[in-house]
Amino acid sequence: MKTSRRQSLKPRKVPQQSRAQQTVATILEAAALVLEVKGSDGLNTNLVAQRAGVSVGTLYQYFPNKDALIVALSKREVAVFFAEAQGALHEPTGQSALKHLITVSVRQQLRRPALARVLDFEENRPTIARELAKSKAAFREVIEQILARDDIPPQTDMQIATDDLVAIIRAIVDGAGERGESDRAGLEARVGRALSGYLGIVDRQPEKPRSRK
Amino acid sequence: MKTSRRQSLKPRKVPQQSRAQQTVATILEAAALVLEVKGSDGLNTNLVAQRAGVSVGTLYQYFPNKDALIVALSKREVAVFFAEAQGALHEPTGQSALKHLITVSVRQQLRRPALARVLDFEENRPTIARELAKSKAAFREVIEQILARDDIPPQTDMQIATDDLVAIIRAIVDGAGERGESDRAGLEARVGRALSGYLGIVDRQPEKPRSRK
Amino acid sequence: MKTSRRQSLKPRKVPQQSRAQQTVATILEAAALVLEVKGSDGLNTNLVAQRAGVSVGTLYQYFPNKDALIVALSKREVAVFFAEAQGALHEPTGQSALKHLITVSVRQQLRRPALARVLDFEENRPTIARELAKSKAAFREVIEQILARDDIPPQTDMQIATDDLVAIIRAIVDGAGERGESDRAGLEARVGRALSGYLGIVDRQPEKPRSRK
Amino acid sequence: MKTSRRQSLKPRKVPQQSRAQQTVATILEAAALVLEVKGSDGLNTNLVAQRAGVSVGTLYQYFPNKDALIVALSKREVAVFFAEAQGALHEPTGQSALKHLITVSVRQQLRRPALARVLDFEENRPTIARELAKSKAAFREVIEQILARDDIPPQTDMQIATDDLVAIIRAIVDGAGERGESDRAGLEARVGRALSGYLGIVDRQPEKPRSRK
DNA sequence: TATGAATGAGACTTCATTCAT
DNA sequence: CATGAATGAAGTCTCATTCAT
Repeated sequence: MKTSRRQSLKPRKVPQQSRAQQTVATILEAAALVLEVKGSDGLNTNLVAQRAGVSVGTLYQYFPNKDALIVALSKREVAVFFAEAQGALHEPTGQSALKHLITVSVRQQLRRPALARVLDFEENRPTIARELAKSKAAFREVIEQILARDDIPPQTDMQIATDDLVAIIRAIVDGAGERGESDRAGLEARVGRALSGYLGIVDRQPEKPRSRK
Repeated sequence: MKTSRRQSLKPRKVPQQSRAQQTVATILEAAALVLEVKGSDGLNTNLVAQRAGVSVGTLYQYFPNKDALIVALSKREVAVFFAEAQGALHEPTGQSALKHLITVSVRQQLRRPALARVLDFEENRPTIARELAKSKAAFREVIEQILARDDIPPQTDMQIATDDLVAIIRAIVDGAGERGESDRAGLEARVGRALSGYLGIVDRQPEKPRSRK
Repeated sequence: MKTSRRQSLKPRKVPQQSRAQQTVATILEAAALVLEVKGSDGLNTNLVAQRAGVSVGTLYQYFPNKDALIVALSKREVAVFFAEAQGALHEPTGQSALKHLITVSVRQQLRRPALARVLDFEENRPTIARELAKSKAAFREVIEQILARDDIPPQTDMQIATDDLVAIIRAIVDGAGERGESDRAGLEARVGRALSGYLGIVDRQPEKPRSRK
Repeated sequence: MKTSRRQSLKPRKVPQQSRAQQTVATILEAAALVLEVKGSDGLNTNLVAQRAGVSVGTLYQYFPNKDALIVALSKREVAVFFAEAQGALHEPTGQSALKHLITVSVRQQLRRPALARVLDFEENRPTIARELAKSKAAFREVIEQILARDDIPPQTDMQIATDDLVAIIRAIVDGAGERGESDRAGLEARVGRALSGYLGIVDRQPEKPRSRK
């Protein structure tokens, strides 16, 4: 079977002993590694198990199927990301919040660029997307709040603007990852320009205070 | 065998009789259809052959392996795109050329959004990417020429700017395709803003002549 | 996966070349053999393929899954049975028709007793039963016609009587098969007595009306 | 390993503390439940343990392997049955004893029809059959004693007659169970007719000698 | 003894590719 | 050249059973 039967993609059992928790973490990390090294196509449960140093059976004890592995991995990443991104809400202005968001995004995406790229792709597969909807929604919530600030021009369609924002960030940063760039500052600047342009933010450092309407 | 052995991904023989050309086209279109409907995972040589109304054997007569199918498909799309994009070079200014490029990109991507998205992904797989390098280079050439125009601020790294441009366009338009958007004008505008911002192009139509330094 | 996803259990493709038809027959016979020797639990697609001297792939070319194999096998048996059983309809009386039916049943069941027993069981599994419903209905039709004859006492519930008849025949003959009996005549007599009793048929050959104490 | 290595199928230890006995009973009942709901294929030691609210380890503490579970279950059922069936021996005549036996059988089989059917099947698997031989023998003993009574026509082969009797009863009652019948009296009558016919018992209560048309 | 984590053989199924006709 | 039958490696997943705690 190519793809798993429609099943809960949620973890199959909650590990109760600490040994098990460790196992789950190990498996997840092994999956991440495999994805990084071999890409989506190279991901296979036997390999993951082997890399994790456990048997396939063990893997399936915690993940009902292959997709559940990806879902769990994505959630793991999103969780970290989300936590960091929330910091943006404490920024004084929309623009600084945006900057914060960019910084965080870039950092996140460059931490493990290959993994990030692969997950970006996997997350678009319907099966996975469905499962991640909630996590993603929370994340978008943050962005919407940023876009609602006074110093950000109002957007015609909030939903779309949010999507576009995320897409642009990813596009540029994924590309950088692929190229092996590591100049975080330059990267942030580029993303910043694109987003500012998109949102209609002019003059990040207004030389002359009265230029604003 | 799951994945093809490294082999030439070029069409196995250049069909010279028109019947053969027709066959190739049919197969390619069948592949496109399958990709659109079932995504990357659903692509399968037997299925493509069936949908094309030929036998697998025939398919392999023209394509040495599955990847060659994707490569050919990508080239087909890139070729169309490239032809249209070249029109940009005749535009008087860099900005109008950019606009042209955007229009063309959006049109191209929205013609068959699902296919475009899938191909975008496939094209990133190393095996495929290698094969497409040349076609892509030609395309990038066009963009670089646009960016070199006077009315476009000079970019630190041409190569990167080009990549980013393409990435941004794709990101936004793919998203639109996924959402099922069809407002081409609005979409072009959004892309335009992002690119302008990225490139540092200011104020395309300055409402008030004196607000600017 | 233990049991196959709900899928058509019908043959996957109709073999078009005679080579393929031969293959299908070979596979089916191999399956029969395996069932006879190893029972339901021992049936496994790899083994069947191996015994048939083909690859698993070939098996799956014609049978979408394991159950389809059983269904096909059952249909094969039922078809033969049905053809023979229909002869009963030409019998002059209900009782002779019944006798015919018994003869045929016994012969059928004793031809390959082990196979018959295993199939009897498999046919009760819902997945299989559903698929066989039609074939079975035709068969029951025959029995109902027999039971409707004048010389057979009317039954309260035709449907139930039919089921019971079939069940009794099977029960006795399967047991005989298990024991390795081969005395067809004796077996038929036993079945005949049970059925006559069940149906309320008295005195098959009343020699002398007062001969009974 | 799919199937258990040949091992003693007897309960691993005879539980002597009542807590242990309780555990065994719980496990057994869980197994019965699973069999009823999911059939033979659905039986699985992990599931049984879970349903029983104990760990697999515990299950294996009392049952050396999966088959032992089935054997124990069968024995449990047979024991009850046997006890009730023995009542038949106190009946004055063979025919009334037979009637008793039928009543008991029907009741037994209809108590948990699904379970009864599944067990009937399982009991035929060689591994299980071997283990149950003794229990079954005792049961058959009872039947043979009934058949030996004066008012039952002598049977050619006692052994076979016994088997056939049991088989007929089961066949009819299992069918009834499958259909969801609950008319115990009607069912008993049907079984009675079949058995009488089989055994050659005539005219149970000849009401009026000339009642036949 | 109980627990439940871990094991791994083995079953099912798919699909890229080859090859006889 | 076309056909479509055949191949079989490889991947997914299950479950009986063992074993460390």
